[in-house]
Amino acid sequence: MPTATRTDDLPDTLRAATAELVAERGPTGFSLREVARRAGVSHAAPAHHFGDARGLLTSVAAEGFTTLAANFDIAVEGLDDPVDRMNAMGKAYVRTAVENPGHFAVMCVDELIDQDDPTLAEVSSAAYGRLLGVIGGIRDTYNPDLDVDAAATMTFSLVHGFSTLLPSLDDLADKTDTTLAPFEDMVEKFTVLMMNGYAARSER
Amino acid sequence: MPTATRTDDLPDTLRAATAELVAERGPTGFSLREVARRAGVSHAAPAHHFGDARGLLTSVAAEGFTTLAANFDIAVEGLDDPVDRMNAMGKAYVRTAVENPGHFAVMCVDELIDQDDPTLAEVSSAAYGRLLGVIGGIRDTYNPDLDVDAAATMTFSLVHGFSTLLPSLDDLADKTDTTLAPFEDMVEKFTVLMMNGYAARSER
DNA sequence: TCGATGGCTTGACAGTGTCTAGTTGACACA
DNA sequence: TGTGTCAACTAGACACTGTCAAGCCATCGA
Repeated sequence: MPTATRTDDLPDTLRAATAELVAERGPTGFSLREVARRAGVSHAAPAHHFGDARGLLTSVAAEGFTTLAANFDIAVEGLDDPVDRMNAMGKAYVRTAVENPGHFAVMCVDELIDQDDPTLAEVSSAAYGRLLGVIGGIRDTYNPDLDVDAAATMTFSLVHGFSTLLPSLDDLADKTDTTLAPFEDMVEKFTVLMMNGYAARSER
Repeated sequence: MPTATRTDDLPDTLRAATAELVAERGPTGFSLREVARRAGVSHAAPAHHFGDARGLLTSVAAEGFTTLAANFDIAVEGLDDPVDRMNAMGKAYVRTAVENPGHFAVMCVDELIDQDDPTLAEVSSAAYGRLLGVIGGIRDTYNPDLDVDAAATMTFSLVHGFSTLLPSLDDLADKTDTTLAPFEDMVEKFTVLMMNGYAARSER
C-alpha cells in the first residue's frame, strides 16, 4: 500500500509534496526522489508526468500564480476606490506568499523553472495584469500625470521584495527580542507612504 | 600545474569561482566540485578552508555585503541633501546587484548561508545601517512625522525587490521586443514617487 | 635532525537526476 | 475469449553530487 497518496491524482499529489518539501528545506533542499518518497511512488514516477525536475517545479510555480491571481480577485471584491484596491492587493500578495511558502519560493528562483512554459507565462501575466489595472485606476482617479509603468514596477518590486524579506525580518525580530508588526499593518503604512510620499506631512 | 589559480590565495580564488559559477547557473546550479575544478584543486580542497558548501557560500555572501556597504559609501560621498543620498544609495544597491550577480544571488537565498555567522551578521547590518541613516535624514529635513522604520523597510523592500525582478523584466522586454529603461532612470523615478507619492501631481 | 602542523589529495560512501527497459492493468475491438 | 494498444508506473544503471577519513608533503620551530 502506498504511504501517502493524498489524492487519486498523482500529479496533484506530487505538486503538493513539492510545495511542502520546499517550504521545509528551501528550493535548494528540494529533491525529486524525496518528493516521490513522500508521495509513495517510485523515484522515476514524477518524470513520467513532468518530464524532469524542472517540469515539476514549473507546474508548482504555475499553481502558485493561479492562486495569487485568484486571491487578488477575492481581495478587491466590492472595493471601488483604487487606493483601497491597491491596499487589498498588496496584502493579498504578501498573504499568498506567507501562506504558500513552498509555492512562493519556487516562483522566485528563475533558473528552477522553465520561463518559456506557455501555461506559466499565461498565469503569471494574468496576475501582473491585475496589478497594472489597479495602478491605472489610481491614475484615473487621483493623478492623470502618474507614470503608470513606473508606479506598477515600483509597487510590484515593493510587495515582492517585502514578501521575500519577511522571513528575514521575522528572524531578526526574534533574535533582537523585538516584535514585528503584522504584515497587514506594514502594507497599510506602505500604501499611505506610496500615495502621499515621504515628503508629505501625515494628516491628522 | 593547476589550471586556473587566479591568485595565490585559494580561499579568494574559490570565492571568485563560486560567484562566477552562481552567476552562470544560478544558486541551485552551484556545485562544490565544479568550483574546485575551476580553481584547479581537488574536490575536497574547499572543505579544508570553509568546512562545507554552506561555509563557502556564507563567505561569498559576506563579501557581497562588504562590497554593498562600500558602494553605498562611495555613492553618497559629497552629497548633502538626503533625497540625493537616498537616490544614490538606491542606484548603488541595484548596480551592486547587477554587477555582482553571483554574490547577490547567494545573498538572497536564506537557507544557502549560515545566518548565525558573526562576520555575515556584522557586514549585513552595517549595510542596512547606512540605509536607516539616510531615511532618518529625510525625516529631519523634510517631514518630522515620517515613520522611519516603515519607510526604511519599504525602501529596502523596494530596491531589493527591483534588483531581484530586474533580470525577469529584462527577459520580458527582450521577448516583447520592447526596451527597458536603464535601471538608473527607473530608480530616479522611484525616488520621485517615494518622495511625492502617487497622489501628488508631478511638477513641471 | 626531528616532530608537528597547515594545506592539500585520494578514495570511499550514500544520495542525487535522468535514461532505458520492462511490468501491469485498463480498455477497444475482433 | 483473445489480442493489441496505451498510460502509468517500476527497477536498474549511470554519472554526478557533498562529506568524511586517511594519507601525503613542504615548511617551520626546536
